[in-house]
Amino acid sequence: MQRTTLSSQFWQNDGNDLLLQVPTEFSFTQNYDHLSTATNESLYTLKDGAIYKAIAVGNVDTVVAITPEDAAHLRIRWIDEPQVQNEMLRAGVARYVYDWFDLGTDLKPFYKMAEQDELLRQAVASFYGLRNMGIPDLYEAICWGILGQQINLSFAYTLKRRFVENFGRSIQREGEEYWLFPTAETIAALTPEDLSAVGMTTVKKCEYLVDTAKLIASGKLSKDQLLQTQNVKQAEKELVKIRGIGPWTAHYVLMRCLRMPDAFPIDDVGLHHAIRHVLGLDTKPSKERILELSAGWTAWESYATFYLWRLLY
DNA sequence: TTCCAGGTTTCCT
DNA sequence: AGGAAACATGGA
Repeated sequence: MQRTTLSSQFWQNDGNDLLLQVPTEFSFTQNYDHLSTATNESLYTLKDGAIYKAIAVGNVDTVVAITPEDAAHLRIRWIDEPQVQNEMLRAGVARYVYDWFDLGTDLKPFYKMAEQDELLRQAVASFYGLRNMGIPDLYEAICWGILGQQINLSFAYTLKRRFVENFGRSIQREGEEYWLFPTAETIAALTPEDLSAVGMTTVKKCEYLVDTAKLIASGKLSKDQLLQTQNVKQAEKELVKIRGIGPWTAHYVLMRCLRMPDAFPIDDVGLHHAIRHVLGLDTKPSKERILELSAGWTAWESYATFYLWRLLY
């Protein structure tokens, strides 16, 4: 897996703010617009062109606003914290945003490939500069996958909000409340019955959320462990051992959290709809057809999927 | 009312 | 290995 090494130069202080370098193939507007398509999102707020988000770094919870600075930088401003002198916190926030926006991936090869691809041509032209906005926290990524199984996306956001507001923590800043996703440690201490207030579609999902929380809290499952696997196939094999995680959720997590470029949730119904839409089909494409159509996406399956999803909003 | 939704498990041949 | 049924709520 080729990833740009995170140099210590990728961010700098500007007074109390941070300036974060972004690659050439980056559009703040495209990413902001993508975030705005989420219905009933509980983990960030969009207001007047800025992205507000609570971020946990170690034991510290903090809230920042992210805005475009110039073609090569983002500005990260703290909310209600005029003097942030904790260097670990500053670096941690910079690292989180870098990861969230997937700033380490060079999209030039993807765009070059996509221009020749009948499925992707339209999407990359429409959304140039859009990044695979990720889910850096492993437990959050797995929960979001499990919550979203076999239900419509709008209801999935409702379930996430209930889960977050029942079991997460919140910070008050300038009269607003900002929520952080529940930690694996918090949920590991609960029983499936404790999660009943969330109103999950199946009782099993509550078990899955508690079981995976225990795996992560105990150190038996981690991003490091998954990154040490040889390839996507091996990482998928590790993940589907876990009850509640099938091929779709495994690839979804590898794509949004582990950032594996060739993760490919091929069973995703949204992907099927997007392909049907682009090709003007009457019915959803077969798996065989999708494999044919995606043959040229090698090592870019995750970005191809992300861009096709974007067509649906 | 019926169908489908960012699927997975379990139970069958 | 591969297929069918059960799961279960909410929106169109």
